[in-house]
Amino acid sequence: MAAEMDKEEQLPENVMPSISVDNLIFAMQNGRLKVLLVKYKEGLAADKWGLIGHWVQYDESLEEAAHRVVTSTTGVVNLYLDQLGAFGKVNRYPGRRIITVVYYSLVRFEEAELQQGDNTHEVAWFDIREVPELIFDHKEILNACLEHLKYKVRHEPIGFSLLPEKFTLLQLQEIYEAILDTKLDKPNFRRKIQKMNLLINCKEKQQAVAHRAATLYRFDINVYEKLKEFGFNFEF
Amino acid sequence: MAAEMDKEEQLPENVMPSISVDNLIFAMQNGRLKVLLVKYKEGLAADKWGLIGHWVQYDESLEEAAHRVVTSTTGVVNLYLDQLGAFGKVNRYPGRRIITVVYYSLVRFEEAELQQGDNTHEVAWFDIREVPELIFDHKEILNACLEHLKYKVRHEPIGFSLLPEKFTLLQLQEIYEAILDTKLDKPNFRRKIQKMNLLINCKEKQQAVAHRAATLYRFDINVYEKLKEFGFNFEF
DNA sequence: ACAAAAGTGTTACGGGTACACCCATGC
DNA sequence: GCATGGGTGTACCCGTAACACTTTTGT
Repeated sequence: MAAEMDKEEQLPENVMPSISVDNLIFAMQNGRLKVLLVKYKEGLAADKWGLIGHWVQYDESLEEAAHRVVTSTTGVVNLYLDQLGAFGKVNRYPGRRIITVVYYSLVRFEEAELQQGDNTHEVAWFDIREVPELIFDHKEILNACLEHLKYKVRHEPIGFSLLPEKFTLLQLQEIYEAILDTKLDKPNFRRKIQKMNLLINCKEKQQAVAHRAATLYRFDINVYEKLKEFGFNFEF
Repeated sequence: MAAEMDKEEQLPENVMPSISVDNLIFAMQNGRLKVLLVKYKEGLAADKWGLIGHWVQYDESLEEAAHRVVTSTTGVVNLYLDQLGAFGKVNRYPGRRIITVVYYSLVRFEEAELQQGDNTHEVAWFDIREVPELIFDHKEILNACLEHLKYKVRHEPIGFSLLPEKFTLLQLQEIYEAILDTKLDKPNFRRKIQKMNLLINCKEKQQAVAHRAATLYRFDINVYEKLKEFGFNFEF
């Protein structure tokens, strides 16, 4: 929620008055799924953690608004972005009726350079199992999104958006384990992924790891597009 | 889209100014999936077919608004209702910026008694493969919803919301065929459904049909609730 | 040597698929 | 008798699950 105003609300000139966009930005770090939260400076949400919200300008679509927020907060331009849905309980935002449209995005952790917004004084990644108390209905929104991600990750090859260009099969497996909140069998996982013909062997190995070096892979973007179009089955 | 005004817009007193709720109402008739459309009396959508839209009152949630619209149009109170998402391109509604939140619902055809709204002069069911030209971005919305239904029907037992209390297995199969837009193998379908323990044999037969009378079934609502909670797999 | 992760092989089970086939009813 | 849909049986295939096992690298 864009909740950066005090009670005498000062809306910017060119934004819609009763609609906000909230963003859930996810990334993988050390095998853990993280979500980006901000602490607001002032207003009803002052000094509390929440999702990254903003108002919608009259000259941008909802999706463009969401994209703008993600880019301005993380610097990332190449990302997966999708809508979770609209949240519109009567009293979800205290004192005023605001509908929020929620988007979630998946970014590569290494590419993200966190930037303070005008209305926030902290931005940080949180392990999804260790999020603090959140403002308004943001916890509910986060939970809905985590559920949705489970659903989504089985039907579209979106997990890849969280990985660097070259990655190991274990890294990929960890994403599925984190999102599905389960442990997967390594041999079976490898075979399943390989059979999709989605990965290209880089013919390179990891460097300087304290164990046998793993092969690095990257995606075959063509196959990726086809899978998105014709379906994808990733049930475990 | 609630598009029932002329250019000198006359919004009711207690509604949000730039948000509407649009509804996709589905039902099964004679083995065909139908969607409910209305023809508007006046305004930008005058004399054209579109989804059933309305404004959102300040004292009702988005879902309550959607529910109100469905009930006032069809008289149905017992229904499946879910959000499809928000649509918010800049020029989706001509002349003014309006975000619409779209809900879809599944009703029993026999229970629906269509009622004219204040702003419409026709309400009718259309076969989903034979929809006329629609106003604004409503065709896009319909297509998105049909896609979403395919997705949904495999993971939650929602197909049943389209059936009368007592139904035959063929009726159920026709729903899946219509939504998934495919032909299914009868013997396999029967076994798959039966094994879910979702159906209770009514120990009754169809009456007066020109072939061997089929057994009538109804749902086991308890199992239904459990499947909703713990997952449901209906891949074909 | 040991830990840690990469990677391969094998087997059993169950579900999905594709049919063939018989049954009941009305015209 | 024939068309229409109801309903059962079966055999094959393939994906999944479970788990044992070998390989490579760093400390």
